Parts: sequence; structure tokens; C-alpha cells
Amino acid sequence: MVEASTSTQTVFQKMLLNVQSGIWETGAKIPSERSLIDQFGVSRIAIREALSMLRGLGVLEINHGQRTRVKTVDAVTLGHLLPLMLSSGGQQTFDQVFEVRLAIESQTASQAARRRTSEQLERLKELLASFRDAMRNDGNTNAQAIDLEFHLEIARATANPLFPVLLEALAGFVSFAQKASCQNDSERSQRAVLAHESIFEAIRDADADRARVEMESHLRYSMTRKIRPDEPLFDDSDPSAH
Amino acid sequence: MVEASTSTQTVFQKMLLNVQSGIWETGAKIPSERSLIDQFGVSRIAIREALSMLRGLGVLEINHGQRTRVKTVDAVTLGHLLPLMLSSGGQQTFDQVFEVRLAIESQTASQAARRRTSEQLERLKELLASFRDAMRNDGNTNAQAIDLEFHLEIARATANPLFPVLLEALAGFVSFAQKASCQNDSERSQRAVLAHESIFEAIRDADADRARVEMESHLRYSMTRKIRPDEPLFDDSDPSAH
DNA sequence: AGCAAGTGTCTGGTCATACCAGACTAGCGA
DNA sequence: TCGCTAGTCTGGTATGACCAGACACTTGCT
Repeated sequence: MVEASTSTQTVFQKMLLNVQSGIWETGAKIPSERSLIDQFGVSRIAIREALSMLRGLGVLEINHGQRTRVKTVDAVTLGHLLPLMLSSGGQQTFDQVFEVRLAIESQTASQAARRRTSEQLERLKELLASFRDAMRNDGNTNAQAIDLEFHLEIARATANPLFPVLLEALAGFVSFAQKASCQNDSERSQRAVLAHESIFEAIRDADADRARVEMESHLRYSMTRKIRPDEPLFDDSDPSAH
Repeated sequence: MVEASTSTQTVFQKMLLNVQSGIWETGAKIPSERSLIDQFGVSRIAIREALSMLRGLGVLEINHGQRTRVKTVDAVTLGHLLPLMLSSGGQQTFDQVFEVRLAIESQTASQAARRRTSEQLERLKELLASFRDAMRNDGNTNAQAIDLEFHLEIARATANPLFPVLLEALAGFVSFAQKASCQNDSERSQRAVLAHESIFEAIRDADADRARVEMESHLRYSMTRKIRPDEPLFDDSDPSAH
């Protein structure tokens, strides 16, 4: 790296390196601002601005009164970046997000079928039941959340942490698209439940190919919903929420 | 959102909203810090810290002497987050990244076969030739970059901007894995060239399924490389570079 | 002795002010 | 007319003071 025009940048990079190299362990508290002043030999301003950058990146968790700690960079931050990337890249459609989701979830279904543990399978079974109930009863007030959880659990069952992270990041986009897709539409609701069942069964039977096909089919059907194009692409954001 | 314990947070969120809602257009200059002081009614510290957070997020480009501008959030920032996420997310392996890449690129190959324009096809042809040359001549000094460009062009040919963005984000991570995979290994080099040719042909023939299969095959083979586990997971980082 | 309130001192949050330094621009002088 | 220069925009850094949340230790009451 070497070059670092401003001292804030320098400090920022050094701090980032501290995190990456594990000197500042994730979850652990980092020195207080007053200590960092000595440690880096710059003013508190520079320290705080560098810390702010890291906070913006989602690396640090800063709370008044408590020592600043290294946060596990989770999907939330990633989820904040995606909307920004999209909003700056011109008008995006839900179809585009769905395409990515299709790519991801075809893989997760397939991998989940191979790697899922019995505990995960049990959890999927429960979620499936909950989903069925939610669909029948409260007309999808919870169904949406359960649906997402079902898909996320499949992603987790891949044993690859990247999948649930990515999926969650995409979720903010597709959430109300899903909602619109089955709301007040018993046929779609039915199909959604059936699709989930098929996916579940394929994963249960460790049939990777079938799981992929079922997932793909499910998503392709979901993709056919009608959305008014004037709806906003994003909702509230707070990458630094604590 | 509503809640915003600190004034820095408040300002940050308002600014973020300004970006998202397009009040602050991407590429345009935002008001000077002194103006923002009046506009938000807080001290310069709060303003600058909020700006720092946005800079950390990769939303703003701040340069000494020039007005701060809204940057197009590119894959670079995302590329910085992935290592952080992985390094804090426990056992991170290249295989995991490759799995995601496999998911993404299976889809891009398939979509590219359907949607590629003749210009894009031409460009792919050129890249293919360059790749072949690079492999034969300079022993992959450039081959790596060309390889990436080839894959990116395929991603672009999907007409879905999300794909190239995601792929680029993943690329920084897998790049030297790729390098290691064909370095000083004529057999692997040969196979890489052949694989690219097969993918190209499938896309040329608009054969989506074949494109997918060829891509999958290509990546799965690449995935079998041997990496020494003691290599660093990341290199220099500077999300706020200008 | 045990519990509760109180207080000191950590931590981060905010501010005003002054000054430094890069970048642009208008205006002066050759 | 051209080129240099100085003014004044912009962000960058520093100091020092003070506010406010969190926590631990001490004190004092029951």
C-alpha cells in the first residue's frame, strides 16, 4: 500500500490491517481513542475519522460509554452496499435480482442436499410446517419471514457461510416482491407451499439435482409476479446500527 | 429509521438517504463541509465523521482541495468486504468462494448464450485469442488479467449489471488462486485455453445449457488447484483510494 | 452481613476555533 | 496575449474543553 496522502487514511489502513491480520481480534475491544492517539501519533480527529470509516465499512461497533469493539462483518453491511451499487448503476429491475438469486439458490439447494445435517433437515421441516400454517392462517403476515428463513436455512445447510450472507443481502430486495407475489392469491400460495415441500423432499433424499431443479422451478415461477415499477428500490438503512 | 442516538449517525443517515434518493446525484459534487454545517445544524466534526463513514462505505470520493463527490459504488468496496467477512467468519477456504463463483458463472454463461450481442461475441473472440497468446508467450503475466476479463465480458453479456459487479468482487479473492492453478503447468494452461474455447463456442451458438455445463466444468477443474494454506488471504486494501 | 444508592472515572460524543495545505480562478503585469 | 501570482475556495489536522453513557467501586443504610 505505502501511499497514504492523509494521516486519516494512514491510520485507517493501519487499523484495517490490524483487523485483517487478527491483531485486533473480532469481537474483542480495541484500545480507547485516547490510547490510539499515542499509538498512532495523530490527533483524536484523525483517529475518530478513521474509526468512522471503519464503522461505515461495518467493521467496528462503536457505542457511547463502552469500548469500541471489532464487529463480525455480517451480511447487513453487504446488504447496504448492494442497494447503493444498484441505485448508482441505473434502474434495476427485480428480475435482475431474481436472476442472481436463481444462480445462488440453485447452488444452495444442490449443496444443501449433499451436506445438510439431520438437525438442519429437522429445522427445515419445522419451517415448512410453519410456512404452511402462516399461509393458511394470517394471510402471510409471517409467511414472508418464514419463507426467507426457509431459504436461508437451506443456504446454511451448504456449510458455506457465503451463501447465507449473499442471500440475506439480496433478501432486502426481493422481500416485498415475494410478498406481492403471493398476497391474496391462493393459487400462488398453494404453489409456494408445494414448491417448498418438493424442495424439502429433495434435500431430505439427498438428491442434489432434483433439489436444484425444484428450487429453480420455484424461483422462476416466483419471478413472474407483477410489480409496479415506481416502487422504491430500497428502504431505511443503518449500516452502523448497534 | 427514526432512531439516531448520536448526531453523527443522524447526519450519516440523512446523507445516505440523499444519495439513495438521488438528491445527491452520483458523480455530482456535494455541498462543502462549511455549507453542510448550516444545512444540518451540527458541528464540522459531526459532518466530517458522517462523511468519513460514507467514505468508508465507498459512497463518497473525498479529495483535498476539491469538492467531495458522490462516487459510483463499485465492486472494489465489496471486494474489500469479502475478505473481512471471511476472515471474521471462521474457516474460510477458497473452495467456498469458488462455489459462489460457480453458482454465479453457471448462470452468466447460460444467460450470455441467450443474450449476448454480436459485439460482445466479437470481444469474447478477441479476448480468447489474447488469452491463448498470453498463455503461450509470456507465461501468464497477462493471462490472469485476460482470463478475468474474459469471464467479466461473459457476465456483461447477461445484460444484468449485477453479475459483473458480483464477479468482480469475487475476483480479487480468487485471482491468485487462478494464477497458481495454471502457473508453470502446461497441461493446466492447455486445458484452460480449451475450456475457454468451449465456453466461447457454446455462447456463440446460443446454446445456454452447453455454456452452463462448459463453464461449470471449467471452474470445477480450476477448483482443484493446490494452494499452500499459509498464503495470506488478502493483499493491500484501500477502499477510499482516489 | 447484605443490599442499595451514590460517586468517581473510565469510555465515546460534540463543539468552537485556529491554522495548514491542495486546487482553482481571476486579475495583474510583462 | 500569455504567464505568473495572489486570493479564496476546498478539505485536513490539531488543541482543548466539555457533555454524556457505562461501569465499578465505595459508602451508607437496613
